[in-house]
Parts: sequence; structure tokens; C-alpha cells
Amino acid sequence: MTVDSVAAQVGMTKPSLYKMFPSKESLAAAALIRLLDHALEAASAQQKDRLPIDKLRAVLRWALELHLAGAMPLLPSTRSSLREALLNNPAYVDRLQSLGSLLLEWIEAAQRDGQIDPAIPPAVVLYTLYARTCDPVLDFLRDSGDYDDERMISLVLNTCFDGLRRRV
Amino acid sequence: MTVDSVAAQVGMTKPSLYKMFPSKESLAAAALIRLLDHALEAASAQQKDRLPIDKLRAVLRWALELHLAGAMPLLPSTRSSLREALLNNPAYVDRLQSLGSLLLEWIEAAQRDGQIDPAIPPAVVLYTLYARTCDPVLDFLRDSGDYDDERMISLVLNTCFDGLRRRV
DNA sequence: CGGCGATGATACTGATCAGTAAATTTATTT
DNA sequence: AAATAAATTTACTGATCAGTATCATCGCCG
Repeated sequence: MTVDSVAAQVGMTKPSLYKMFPSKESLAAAALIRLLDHALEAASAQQKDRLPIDKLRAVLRWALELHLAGAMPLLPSTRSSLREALLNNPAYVDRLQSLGSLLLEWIEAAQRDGQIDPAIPPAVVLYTLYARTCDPVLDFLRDSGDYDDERMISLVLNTCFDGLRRRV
Repeated sequence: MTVDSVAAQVGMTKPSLYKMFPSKESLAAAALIRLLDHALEAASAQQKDRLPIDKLRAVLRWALELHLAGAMPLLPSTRSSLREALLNNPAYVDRLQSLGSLLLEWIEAAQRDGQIDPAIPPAVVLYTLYARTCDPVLDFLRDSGDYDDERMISLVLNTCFDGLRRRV
């Protein structure tokens, strides 16, 4: 993804884009912050009285719909300059913290209520949910052309929460 | 990953490397073919009489160990020149087919025997296993430093096969 | 109408990197 | 030991791309 190409997609040229964002990294950071804001919005919109696991499932569903719409970026890989820049960006870290705290509350509540396996550390559940938002399985299924959007999302949601093994 | 850097890691210079591989793509293809050969070897080494789901689990474990050792590449992303080159490389496609056929046999057997949920299309199970070999959860866990290798692998294996939900 | 400031595009710079050609070293043969 | 062949290395080329400086265009005010 080059700066020229994103500028073109927004209908301007590179120098114009650099008037609003001092660097490519800050542009990417702004996009990711926007995404996190939307995620926080989607999470906050959940009815307070729903089962925690249903709220988690709903938020993952929201993310998977975004993924299918092509609006979900790859997770910043563990050793990249972008990741460094993001972790030094308070606006980004704040939102990541907020979202993480909210989801962890739900995860721990779901474990107390016996919906999520209490043997899994809450952070592992959180990482798993984050990872599933970028799951390449969704891209494979899309490319196969065999399923409609709702079916693909259900398949990924179900394998995430229920696993591959048959429930007895 | 630049050609200069891989040449240095192997103790030669770029032109020497280009004596053995006509292009960067062919070098990457050779590495991936090697990986697939090892995967086929690991799969073929499974005892014939084990439960199919245990063989699948064992092969995924093998891949996750490779991942932790830093020897597992990212899945070739759906739109990259490398992917194009790979799909035009018969040696690669052959091995991918062979591995896929073997794993699909096990998957279908596991579904017949009621170990894997028969409601999941076999190809989706296969894609899920492929995707888990590159699961970023493993990188998150490694970076957290909270778990040893065996624990991290167990966590990913269990969430893959058993899901996040509590088994009743 | 004519200068003037803002907006935005064209054209450049420097860095990186795949791939190659020229040069240099090392091995071999007689 | 001289000549030559092979291996290896340094140095180059062309392409891409982030970031910037220069230039053109257009509205605005005298």
C-alpha cells in the first residue's frame, strides 16, 4: 500500500495528503485509531443484560463483517516499524487499553458464569478474539466462492467458540 | 526479507545465491516446497491406527513447534506475486495437493467417527488447520513471556479443537 | 484589470532492493 | 611457475517509493 495509491483512492495527490498527516505511519495510525473507535462503539452498543459470551460473539461478528467488507487490516506484525510507532502513540494505546479492558471484563464474567472455559487464561481468550478478526480462513472461503457472507461468518464464529471437535 | 540478508545468513553473497536460484521467487518456492515435504513426512510418520483427530492434532502440533522455532512463514497472502508464482509451480502445487488429500481423508474419517463436527465442511476444517499454523496468538504469547513452549502450544491446540466455550 | 496569497499538482531526492556485469581472487592444469 | 578456468565479490542499473521543493492555477483584493 503506497502513499500515492491511498491518495489516489481518496481523490488527492501525495503532497495534499502530507498536509494532513506528517508521515505514512501517522496516517496508518489515524486509520487504526478510527477502527478502534468503531470497535469501542460496537462493543458499547451491546445490551448490558446479554450474556457476556453473546456480547463477545457479537463483537467478533462485527469485526468479521468488516473483514469481509475489506476494511480489516492485518494485525501489525510483531516486528515492524509501524508497531513501534503505534505503541508510542498514546491515542492508539489508550483505545487499545479501553477495548481490552472492556473485553476482558466480559471474558472473566463469561468464565465465572461457566460459558467460557475457565482453564484458558483471559488474555489468551482476548488474543484469540483479536487474531480471529484477521483470520485468513475468511479469505480462503471468500476466494472459494462456495459460501455467502452469513455462512462464512457463522463458520468462523462457530469454529472459534465451539472448536472443530464435535460437542457431545 | 532481502536477498542480501538471506545470502548473508547462509554465508554467501547475493550473486552466489543467484547461481543456485534464478530469482527471489524461486528461492522462496524452494523453501516452501521443503517445508511441505517436511509436513508430508510428519504426516506420513503418524501411526495408521491412531484416531484421525489425534493425527490431525499431532500434525498441527508439529507445525506449531516449527512456528515457535521461527521456521513457519506467513501464509502467502491472497493477492501477492509470490502466490501467483507458487500456483504456477507444479512441484509446489503437487505437494500442496498431496498434503491436502491426506489431511482431508483424516478429516472426513474423523467426521464419520464423530470426533470432528460433521456440520463443518471438510475444506473449512482444512483451512482452519492451515491458518492455525500461522496463528498470531502464538506470537503474542511468546512476546508476553508468561508461558513455556509446551503451554503455549497446548493452549492454541486446545482452543483450535475445543473452542473457547466451556465443554459441558 | 493586475498583483498576491492560498491551494494543489508536477517533478525531484535519497534510500532501498532485485538482479547483473565487471573485476578479483582462488583453484587447476601443464 | 605460467596460463587458464572457476568461484566469488564488488560495483553498478533500474525500479519503486517515502518525503519534499518547485511550479502552476485559481480565487481575492486593490
